Amino acid sequence: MDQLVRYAGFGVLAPLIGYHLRRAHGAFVVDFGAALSGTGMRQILVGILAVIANQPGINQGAVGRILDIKRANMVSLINELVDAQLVCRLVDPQDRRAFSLNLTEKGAEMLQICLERISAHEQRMLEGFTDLELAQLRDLLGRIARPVPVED
Amino acid sequence: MDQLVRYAGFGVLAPLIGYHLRRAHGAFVVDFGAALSGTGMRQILVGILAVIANQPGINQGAVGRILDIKRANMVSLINELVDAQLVCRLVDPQDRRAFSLNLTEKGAEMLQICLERISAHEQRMLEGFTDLELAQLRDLLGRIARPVPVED
DNA sequence: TATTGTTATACTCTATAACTATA
DNA sequence: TATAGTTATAGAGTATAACAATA
Repeated sequence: MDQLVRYAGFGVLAPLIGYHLRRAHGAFVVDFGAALSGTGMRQILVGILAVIANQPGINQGAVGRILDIKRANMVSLINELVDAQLVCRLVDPQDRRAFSLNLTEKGAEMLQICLERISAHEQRMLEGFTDLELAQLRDLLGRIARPVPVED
Repeated sequence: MDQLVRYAGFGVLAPLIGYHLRRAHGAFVVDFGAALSGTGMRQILVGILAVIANQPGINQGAVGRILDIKRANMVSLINELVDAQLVCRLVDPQDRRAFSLNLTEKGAEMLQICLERISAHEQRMLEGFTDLELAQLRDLLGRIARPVPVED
């Protein structure tokens, strides 16, 4: 399907960034799911593993704020990861309300596997893009911010 | 929040286009909802109105294929638009299985109102972007395709 | 036999409000 | 009183399968 055909159906939507964002995002989500099939992981879970890998000992609320996930929704996500033995959750001795999160060895391996699959998925989705175009796209998307950051 | 702070939390995710796409899309969705509040419209409904405006007489299935919406999910969406008297639905005399869809006068007005609000929303979300950057972003996003198009 | 629209259903993601325990 | 985590719940969005009417 070329540009012209893809644009043909929705005239007034074509100039809207939001529309292209929605389509592109949907395309990514579908292929991302396929890329991770069999691992039991999903986009949001990989995000959580990545944040914990980057900040060992971080607590649930902080992970949620970084990834725009509400506290209430973090609970079952972290439960999933703990049940799958990918994350270990310990009461933080400094603040006994909070849990300190760390990757298990299995969790670190799973993150590695997922990142490899995701890398292949990205190459598939962005086949015709030059390195410059990829850098531009990352930069342009990175400059789009939430109007109001997640509070709770 | 500057680039550095926003990148701080998720090290390995930062190079991934899919991650930036997810964040940017989420930000757009939130502000889009706010932009349309009070109209009773949602992103997907505006998309449907826009496609019908662009191809008067089009049927449900064709709208769904253009917007990647499954046939089964089109039913209640079109019902909503018909109930709100924004779309009129007539049996197509050429193919009596199908419905021919057209905007009502009220539907055309609603689309116009929504497009104006969406335009303001886009300007808000993309405040620091130059025209060149917007064109680049549209082009780059437009080149991302669904790996397998929606069949059913 | 294929296609248009329909119904029923289920799963994921996201959102809010009210609760508990600690600080 | 504020914060970390929890529970319950509800609304979107999206997915599949099976069905009726028409081509």
